[in-house]
Amino acid sequence: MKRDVMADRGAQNTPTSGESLLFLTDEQLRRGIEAMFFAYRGFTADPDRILENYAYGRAHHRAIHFINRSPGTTVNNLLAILGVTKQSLNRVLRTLVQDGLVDSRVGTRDKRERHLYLTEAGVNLERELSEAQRVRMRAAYRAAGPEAVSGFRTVLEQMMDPELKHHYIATTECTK
Amino acid sequence: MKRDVMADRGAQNTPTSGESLLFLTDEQLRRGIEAMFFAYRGFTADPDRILENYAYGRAHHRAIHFINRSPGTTVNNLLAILGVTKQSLNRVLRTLVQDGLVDSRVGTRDKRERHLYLTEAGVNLERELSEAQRVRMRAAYRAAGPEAVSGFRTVLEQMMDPELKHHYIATTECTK
DNA sequence: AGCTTATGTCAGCCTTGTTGACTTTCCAAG
DNA sequence: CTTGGAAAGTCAACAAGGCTGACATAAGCT
Repeated sequence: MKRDVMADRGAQNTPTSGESLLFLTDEQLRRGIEAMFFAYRGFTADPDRILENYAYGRAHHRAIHFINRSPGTTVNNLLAILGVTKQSLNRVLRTLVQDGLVDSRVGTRDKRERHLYLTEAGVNLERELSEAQRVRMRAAYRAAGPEAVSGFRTVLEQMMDPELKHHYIATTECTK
Repeated sequence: MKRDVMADRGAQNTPTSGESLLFLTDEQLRRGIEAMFFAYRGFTADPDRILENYAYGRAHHRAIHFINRSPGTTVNNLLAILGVTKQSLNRVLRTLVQDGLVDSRVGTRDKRERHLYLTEAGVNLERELSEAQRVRMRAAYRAAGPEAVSGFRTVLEQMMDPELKHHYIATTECTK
């Protein structure tokens, strides 16, 4: 029983590697998997607490974040980034517009499109949320140091789905 | 108002640092935040696809993972790790026991406790799920290299809630 | 004997995801 | 100019998986 597990642990290192790839053992990978799990919990904990006061959820936070990141983005663009259905996103956007946090303006060039902007109230909530998140991220970065941060981002980028990666990359590459 | 944002961006580097803390700019932090968002999506994508075939969700995956990690764990211990209510966990465990993936045995020392074990079928599903996740993690690790992996784990550990961190640490420290 | 703990369960609610069907608006190609 | 299709919005229904509150049972502890 227990020995099966240990057998797995011992057999995963294919003979292709000598011993320089100890960081690729199944045990190391499992540690990484759990690190992602626990860290993501911490990562979302602060915004979640704040959102409770506004009767909003993570879905609202995501919308607010990406509208703030690229003001004037269209609904379709947001759909591609968030990877949810338009019905799901629309429900969130509707409440945000109703509550006066998001401004939805009909496109000038293509009037079918709606361009999304944060209102002043929206900007305020975005700042409250992202500042809480930045506080934690800043503490983690500071404690870990620049080299660790570089490695952190490198691994995370490798973990992204290639089709979704450009949403992350595009942020600083092309201002467009 | 808008100037506050710019003021923030400019002022976030406290004078305590000269210029060695460029990795702590708000822009760098935002990149880190989005990296977490997109990477977590990739991180869960493969298991999610597999779970659809079994009509299970992420909640089942989490339970299976941690029961596999520490066989014989109690319900209360699992509750502490997962951070959900017992009703929520119980709903998941019930289906897993009914479906013959998890074995729930009354404790010998304390008969109030239930000790949880994966059945053979449970082990098989766990392996299918974790192998998919390991494939992605392994690829990311391999592409990023050992130093990056070290930094990755360091930052993630810093990001965890201190009260939850021991669930991660305890994994390899004490076999108990 | 009585309090506490561990677990399970029922009922109901919320958020956030899904699908399917339908409408309106409007660009663009025939 | 008309029509096809894309973009967006809406309604309805449903499911997963969180939550709370209340309650039951069994078992350990004092």
